[in-house]
Amino acid sequence: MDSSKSWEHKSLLTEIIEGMELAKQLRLSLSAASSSDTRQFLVQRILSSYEKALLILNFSGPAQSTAGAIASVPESLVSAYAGPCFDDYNKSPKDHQDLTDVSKKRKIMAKWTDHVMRVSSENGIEGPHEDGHSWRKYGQKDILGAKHPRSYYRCTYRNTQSCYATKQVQRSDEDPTIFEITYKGKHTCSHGSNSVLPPPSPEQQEQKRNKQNNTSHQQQSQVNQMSFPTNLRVDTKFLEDRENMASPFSFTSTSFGCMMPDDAFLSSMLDDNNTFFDNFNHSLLSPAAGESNYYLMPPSQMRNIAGNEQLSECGLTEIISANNSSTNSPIPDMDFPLDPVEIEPNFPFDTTGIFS
DNA sequence: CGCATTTGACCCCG
DNA sequence: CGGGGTCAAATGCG
Repeated sequence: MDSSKSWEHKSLLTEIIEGMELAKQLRLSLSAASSSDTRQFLVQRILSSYEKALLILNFSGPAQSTAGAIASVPESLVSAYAGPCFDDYNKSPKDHQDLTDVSKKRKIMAKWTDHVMRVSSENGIEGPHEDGHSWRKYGQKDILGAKHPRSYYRCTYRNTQSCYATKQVQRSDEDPTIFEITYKGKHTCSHGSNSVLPPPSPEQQEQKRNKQNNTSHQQQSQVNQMSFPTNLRVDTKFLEDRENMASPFSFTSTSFGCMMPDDAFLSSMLDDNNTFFDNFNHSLLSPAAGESNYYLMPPSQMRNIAGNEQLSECGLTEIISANNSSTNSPIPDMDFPLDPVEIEPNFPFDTTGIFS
């Protein structure tokens, strides 16, 4: 399918651009007296970016060399993760009796791809994160060592459309304004970006509950989305399964969103294990993400990018609020409280060129 | 009344 | 055995 080829191209472009931007940042960081951690982090991200570009290049070709290249990437920072993907579903339930009381058993959910992003909200106002999908909370857990409980969400249309996307939301320990959102799986439902904005995301509501006074001061700034906030605090982590990376990229755009569950499944797997979509998940950066300050890329625009219908479908646009207020330093100290392990950034940064 | 959230119990895995 | 993820009854809300 040539559309997928087009994706590869765009993704490649994105990765390269990203690498460039990161390199610039590193340069900045070098001239400023920033911590070596920061630099290392940047280096890591640059490496990751190119690594992904390599992956993309090899996507339709032999994947071995790519794997080798990745293996050669020094740090453990690179996520060399091969998730328990397909076989989690295929593996025969070792005890059939489980099938009978499946209800109680924990579903053997494949841990497709994790896509972790940390979303910070200014002063803890509102949840800045709206990904264009509606989520339904199905659980909450106190996590050992974490101050705040973790919330579990799944796609509202899980049953109706076999959309197995889930996400976890957890408030950061040190900085309660930061939310760590872990996505698992991709949406196969068709309720994403076609429509307007969905109802407020659950975590947003949660935040509202927690602090429901300051909803007033959110300046509707007309987002200069493309300006790169140096102190943006968004980390993304991709856990890619290289095997799946090498697998054929075969779903059709037309069947997307209305395919049979199995197909949806497969396609979501494939989808999850490459970064194509994520590359188009453009992070729109809102300096002051107020409650209603969500900026979605119009589907049409998304389609332009991808040259494919599917994009609009999956074009969940991730809106990230810059953490301008909480990290006031002009120098990107980066402030990555995250353990740098396994962080695979995906910063679409300035992709203006692609859009225009 | 239907849908979403809450919350304690349940289950799996390390 | 404990932690993390999920289920599902109870509850809340529009």
